[in-house]
Amino acid sequence: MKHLVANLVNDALARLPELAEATADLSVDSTVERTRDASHGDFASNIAMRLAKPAKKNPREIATSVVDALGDNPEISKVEIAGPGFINFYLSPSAFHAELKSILDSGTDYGRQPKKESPRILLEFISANPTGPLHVGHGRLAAYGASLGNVLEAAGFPVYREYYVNDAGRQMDILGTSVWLRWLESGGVVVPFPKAGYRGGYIKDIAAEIDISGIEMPAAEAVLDGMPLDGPEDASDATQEERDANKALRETYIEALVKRAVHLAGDTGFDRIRQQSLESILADIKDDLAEFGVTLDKWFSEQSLTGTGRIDDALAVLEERGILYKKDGATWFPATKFGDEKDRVVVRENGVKTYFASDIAYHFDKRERGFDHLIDILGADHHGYMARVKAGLEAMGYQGDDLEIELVQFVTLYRGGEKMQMSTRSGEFDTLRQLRAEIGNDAARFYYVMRSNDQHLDFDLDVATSQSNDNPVYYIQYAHARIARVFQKASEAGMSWNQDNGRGHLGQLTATQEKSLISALSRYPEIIELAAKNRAPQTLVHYLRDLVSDFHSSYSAHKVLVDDANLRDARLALYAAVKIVVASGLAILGVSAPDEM
RNA sequence: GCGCCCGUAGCUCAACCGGAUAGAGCACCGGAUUUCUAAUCCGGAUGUUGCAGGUUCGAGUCCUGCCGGGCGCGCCA
Repeated sequence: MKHLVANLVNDALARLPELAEATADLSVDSTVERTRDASHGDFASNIAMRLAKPAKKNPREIATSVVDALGDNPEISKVEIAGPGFINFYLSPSAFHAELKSILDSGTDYGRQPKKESPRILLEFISANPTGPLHVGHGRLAAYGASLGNVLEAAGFPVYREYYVNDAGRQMDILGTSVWLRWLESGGVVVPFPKAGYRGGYIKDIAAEIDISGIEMPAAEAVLDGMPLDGPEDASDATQEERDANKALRETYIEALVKRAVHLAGDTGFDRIRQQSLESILADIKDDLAEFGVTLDKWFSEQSLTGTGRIDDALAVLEERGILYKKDGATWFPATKFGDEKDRVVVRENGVKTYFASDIAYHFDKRERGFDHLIDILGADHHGYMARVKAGLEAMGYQGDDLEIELVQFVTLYRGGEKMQMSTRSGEFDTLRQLRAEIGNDAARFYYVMRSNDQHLDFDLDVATSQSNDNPVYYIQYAHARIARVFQKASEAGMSWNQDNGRGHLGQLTATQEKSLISALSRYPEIIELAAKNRAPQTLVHYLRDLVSDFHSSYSAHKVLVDDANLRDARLALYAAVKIVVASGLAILGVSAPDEM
């Protein structure tokens, strides 16, 4: 409906050549907005104020000429000039009724924009390292990414969802070693477990389930012979130097253990342990996400980049262009030339390529696959990567702006008023799976995206569980269930909805609550557009709450199943439309719309 | 120290490229059910939008400085 008004303003401007120059670089659409206050009409345009300076005219004068040029339109019942120069539009009831019919005609396609061919969007999200189950922080990335993907799709963009599986490199060796050690332990071979290893209980489960046949169980002495000591935990009052030193010791110990594991289990044996561990964890992650209603189009394996030499190819391209340079035995990428703070190593002195090298190759690969716009959803701690990955894209011949990074702030879990610690390696984290079991998928999906992604999220489990009836997600779902019930009741009472009759009597929906509700419904397409533009699914959350609040008010004030069939069918038409929009909005958020509660 | 994000009612948060009187929920108080689900509705209070300047017809929103919180600043991933 907003576009309807914007188009009228546009047409009016076309009839005013004296304003043409001033209007040149102004999007008329952006001047039209819903009013906050009903006394300002349904829509307002601030175009007269915006044009005042470039046209060198008084805003109210401009407003007057625009209004005169509008002419008569059946959709508009009244136009007023108010305040410093706002043009207020009052839409006719028939305009709202047409919108209502459009909802009934389109069903859950209502509000969806026509499909666009471009830009093709590649949405990468979660991409949690496959070294353990997803924790509650990943849950936020998953919920935000999934909802954002749905919102973008609803806004017409082609969206491809991808999870980057970091299944190559050192951490996989540490994972394999951790599992190997737990397997030894189960065979009575006890070795001090490395502090830098993965210590979660799931490691033992994996050790118990994987196929270990043909791999020899060594004696403890064989494992420990010549091993350095593990570094101690940091004391709470440790200085930075002590922390660095401890960490170096822990790293040395785990490195040595990895080498020993490879040696004792054999190259192929260790490889089998590592791959099985990876597969086990990945299967768990996939299952977890599927249950959470999060689907991906592709699980992009880092091994597929290293295995096919695509990282080398990318580096070769940079080499050819003379971009890379050598220093201290390492190969550097001059990120500072592309706006980053410092230059970055791509190949270490020991010949091992860095994570950044695969990042360059991966993002290059995304563009090469034909995606025009890349969106990465990352945890807030990754903000340091923005500049360098954009730099990498530019060096590979694309635009830094092809990549958009949406940062998601941290989640803090509270239980019993206590902040909970979350760390994968220490094994004390709370998993997404546990959270879902406690509060349910719907509440979890909803809570995760209720707040702006750039706000910290405090997740209070006590509130989410013990007071779950006050949960806004139920408030919205309840509206859907109530409507479903009304339709059921109608048919039970022999008052089945006659849709055609309802459509013919929408003029009887004259109550204040009903008019507000119709107006709220008509906002839905604008909300989709806005949420997509701002990458802000929470816009939809707030909208649904408002919409449903109008519904509950109307429902309480006016009985639906009245004897007057015309009024009854009209009200049923209104509620059918509400049901459609609520179901559609909840589907975008990944929340179910139950018919019964 | 440098960089990024955040700061709005007692609490948790909204506020559409800057727009009219900054809005919701929770909590608190009072009321509503012989009537389609009371997981509901109706009524009631709350603001120096962290502070100080600046730009503008107009600033929670943009700019500068400061204060407070989070995160990052590796030849880790």
